Amino acid sequence: MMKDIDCGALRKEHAGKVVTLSGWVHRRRDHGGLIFVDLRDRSGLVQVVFDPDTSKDNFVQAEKLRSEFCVQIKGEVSIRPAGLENKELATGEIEVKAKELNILSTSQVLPFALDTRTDVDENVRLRYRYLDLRRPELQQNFILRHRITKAVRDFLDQEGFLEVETPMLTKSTPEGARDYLVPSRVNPGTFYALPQSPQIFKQLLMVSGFEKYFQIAKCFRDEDLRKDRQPEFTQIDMEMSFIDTEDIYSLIERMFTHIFDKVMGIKLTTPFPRMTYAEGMRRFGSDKPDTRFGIELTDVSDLVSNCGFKVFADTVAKGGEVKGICVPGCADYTRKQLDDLTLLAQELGAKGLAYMLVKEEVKSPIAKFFTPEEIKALLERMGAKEGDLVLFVADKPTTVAAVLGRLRLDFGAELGLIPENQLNFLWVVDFPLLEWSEEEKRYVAVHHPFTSPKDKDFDKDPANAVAKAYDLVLNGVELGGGSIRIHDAELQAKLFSVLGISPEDAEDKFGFLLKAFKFGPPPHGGIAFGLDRMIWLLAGAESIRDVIAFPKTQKAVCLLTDAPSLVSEKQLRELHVASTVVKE
RNA sequence: GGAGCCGUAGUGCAGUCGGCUUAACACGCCUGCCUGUCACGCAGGAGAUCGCGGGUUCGAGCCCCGUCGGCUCCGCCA
Repeated sequence: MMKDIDCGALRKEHAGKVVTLSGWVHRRRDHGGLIFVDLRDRSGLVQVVFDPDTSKDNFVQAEKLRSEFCVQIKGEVSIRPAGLENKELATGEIEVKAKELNILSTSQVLPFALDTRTDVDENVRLRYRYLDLRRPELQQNFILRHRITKAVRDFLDQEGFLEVETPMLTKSTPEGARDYLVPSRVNPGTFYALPQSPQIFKQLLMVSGFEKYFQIAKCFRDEDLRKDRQPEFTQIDMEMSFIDTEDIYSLIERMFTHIFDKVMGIKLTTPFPRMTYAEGMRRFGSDKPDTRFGIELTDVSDLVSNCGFKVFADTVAKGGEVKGICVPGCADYTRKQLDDLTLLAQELGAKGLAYMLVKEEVKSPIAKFFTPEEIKALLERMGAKEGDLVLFVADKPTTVAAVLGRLRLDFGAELGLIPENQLNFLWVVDFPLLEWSEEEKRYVAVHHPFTSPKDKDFDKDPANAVAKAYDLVLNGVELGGGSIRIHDAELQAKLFSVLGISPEDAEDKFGFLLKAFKFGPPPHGGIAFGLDRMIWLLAGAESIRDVIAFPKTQKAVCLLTDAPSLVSEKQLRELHVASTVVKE
């Protein structure tokens, strides 16, 4: 090794020792007659002093040092003179008096500074990702990621889980996200798909009798990106036989207890609270409610069903609902602010947004449509007091939830109502099995088409069928979800039929799974967690890109390598693929 | 597929009202000075096709149209 100790590990106890360090020149302070260098390696920083009295040759060499030169330094650890300690630095009580300097490699001037003082354009950061990743705060994210992944492996190993790899080149499946496709050279005209998740394989492993499976699995979905979504991402994927929902809840609660204890020394309280999907939508307008603060949705449909305000009354008459949120202390909102809120509501699908500014009197464009008694009843129901702002949306339940759920989150953040250091885990349970797709004019699976209904006779009332599906939510972020699967070929066939998948299609797409289920499949179920999202949340990172070493932009481009890129005609010919894009 | 915001030295930004000159400032960089700094200091210097293309105008970093890229959001993401 070209170093015998890490920079960040040096302490008073090492005083007098001669050590060899290797790292990068983090900063250089040249006083002419004395040069200070902050030497950085993964462990941290230590101050190195070059003094011509110690070695004239070294000193001359040290004058050449620049930012990010990679160097090896041999020197004596010494206690800093009194009054010259640096409390900001873990190694601030000591410094290293350089005896030998070996410049391992030089560096061009960096395209951007590695400090945190300035937010460098992400474009530039991603193009020079290897430099970006030198920044200690980014490295911390990856150290956290490593430790969490290790804690997961240790825990699941101890619980008797087997880590099994499943194929990356697999079969395209209908339902779900768009697939990334890989053309087959050997089989002209056919394509593999990269897995959206190892779903079917892990179920097959249950048929194989593995009983407890897990995998830290790469997954791929060709959908548009968000700040918490990348085209390729990692899941902690698991599946178990001979279990039901309670077994999953308990296992996962123990797993998170283990992770938080081992990695962060935080003791979690279990069991985690549970909430049905229906309740989440009703109270928070979300299937992943952030329960750390209030501003819950309140239904006032019954109070306005006969009121003079046609928009409200008609909505209720047509089977819609009128709900509101009470925003504390915002009665002084300006016309502009209210207009912006209305605009946001409209972008989310609402026709409008009604408001009441609760001052000595209620100021509202719709006040004139209500009797004083009705207004009093509304405010009372909303729990509004003087100084509050009350917002109403009248629409179909999904729109009301979308708009008020979003406004609630925005206000929570803007008004600082969200306690930063609170960890609110929440099981969201009893998801609907199916939802009607207007686009496809058929039912589609809310979770996936292998999810077990709670009731075998779900087909009698598909719209209201409840699934044995669950999500784990932390502070309003969906960490992961899963379900108990169907292990009965007949029940599976029935679900396919309700989904409008013909027996022929089912045979073509999932025939192998249906066949496998004819050979004594065990009852089974599982869950998968988005590892990147988990680290993102726990690291408090700005974007999910900050916990992925080489992430892609919103257009799914890797700015470092310039992927995706054109390939040669020869490659395309070999793959029996022709591009339909017309060249310039 | 749609909406919004952004794009000016290596980096972060000012310039927003079309005409203040040589496009300002800070950090970084280069040169010189400096033996106790730690975001070292001091003096000087270099560095900008104002993302790209077109248009309006006597005149465009600034206005208009298009385009490319980045970010955020909606749709999408079983």
